[in-house]
Amino acid sequence: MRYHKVPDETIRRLPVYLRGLCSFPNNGSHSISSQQLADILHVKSPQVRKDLSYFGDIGTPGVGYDIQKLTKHIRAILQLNNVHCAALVGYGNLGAALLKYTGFGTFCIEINTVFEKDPRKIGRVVRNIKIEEVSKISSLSKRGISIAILAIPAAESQDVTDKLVNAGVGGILNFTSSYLSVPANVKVINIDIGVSLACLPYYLPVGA
Amino acid sequence: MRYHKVPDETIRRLPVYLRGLCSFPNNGSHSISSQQLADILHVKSPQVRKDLSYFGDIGTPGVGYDIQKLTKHIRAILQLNNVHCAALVGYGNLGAALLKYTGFGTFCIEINTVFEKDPRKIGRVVRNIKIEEVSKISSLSKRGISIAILAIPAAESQDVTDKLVNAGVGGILNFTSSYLSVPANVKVINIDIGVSLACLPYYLPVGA
DNA sequence: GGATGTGAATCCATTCACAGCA
DNA sequence: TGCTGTGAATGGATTCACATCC
Repeated sequence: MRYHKVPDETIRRLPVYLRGLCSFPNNGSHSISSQQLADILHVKSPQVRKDLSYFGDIGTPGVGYDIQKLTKHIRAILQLNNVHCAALVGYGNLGAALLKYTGFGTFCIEINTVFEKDPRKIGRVVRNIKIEEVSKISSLSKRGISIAILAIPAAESQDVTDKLVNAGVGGILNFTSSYLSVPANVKVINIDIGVSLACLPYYLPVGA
Repeated sequence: MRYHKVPDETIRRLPVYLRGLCSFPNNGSHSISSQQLADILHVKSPQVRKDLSYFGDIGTPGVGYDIQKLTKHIRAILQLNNVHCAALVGYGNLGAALLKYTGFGTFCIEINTVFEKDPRKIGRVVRNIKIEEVSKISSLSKRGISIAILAIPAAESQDVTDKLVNAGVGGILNFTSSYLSVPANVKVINIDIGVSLACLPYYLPVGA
């Protein structure tokens, strides 16, 4: 394998592969082929092979990928081998739903800290987590938390982002509708629910 | 302008442009340049021009784009000129949050129907909407609803999707973690919160 | 035989550079 | 002069086709 920059799209698919591996029926075989994995996930098999090839020779020609080994390998690439704690900022409708969301556990990510601006919510305990005021964000570095989930109104998003970055946060999942300015070493992933929904009517038959 | 297939990415940016236009400070000028719009949204100006050029000559050389006209034009392209009603399927944590979400109004999309499986929730009225049982999905065509938001467990997603498609739904916003099989004339947009979050640790400094 | 890993080819999207118009 | 609209150039990602290895 030569050096190649790993495409962002490849990284985005790795968690999907991980879920595919988990859901692969244990039929006694220890290995899975790129074709089998591709079929489960509705992608193309060369895609799977190329994605995995960026990280060395993981598979065995003529056989496929050892399921256990591949699972461990992908977790290692994504740094999902040890549990990551994440801070949720904003305990509104969406924030509360995210806190209860069960889809993170598969990936060893756990929300264990919540910040809010509204004084009426501060101090409340939900799921064993005490809601703290936003000014406490600065303590994140001490607590070793480097991932944040932003679920607050757009108006305050850059302000809070600056606080997060100052506290050493390196990854932000942004549910806000605004663009966040961050230094190059901080990664932002945007989920813009409004925009996604607004695209759908375009694809409807005219007049629908 | 010659014929060109409009890239999906262009469509995805149009709602973003729309929001940018709304937030553009009214400084007396009736027009906005591709550069100004690009600056607000942190994209490149040739991108804005190319995106808009797919839909004809909307701007005026030497001047820019008439704000009112451009807004109307984008809304027309996206079919956002008349209000779209959408059905929410799944009134769990996420579903409830989405129902209260205020970010759709900007785009003239309104959730006015809710389906649930859990009998304890059926019949409850939230925000003037009576929660109905999933079997009632078949009535969507009669009600002229062609957009659905899927916020249910993955296991049931394909089943419910089939019901939606049969009821004439043409666009689905899928918060489920599974791939949905749909006919070619139905558009699915996926939001996979777990996967998005699972990507972040990869970008953190090693060991963080 | 059967599957991987990968250069080459293709496809798609972004960016550039500039002709043309107000 | 200033800004749009767009062919051409670039860059990135997917797909193909096949050499290679178990």
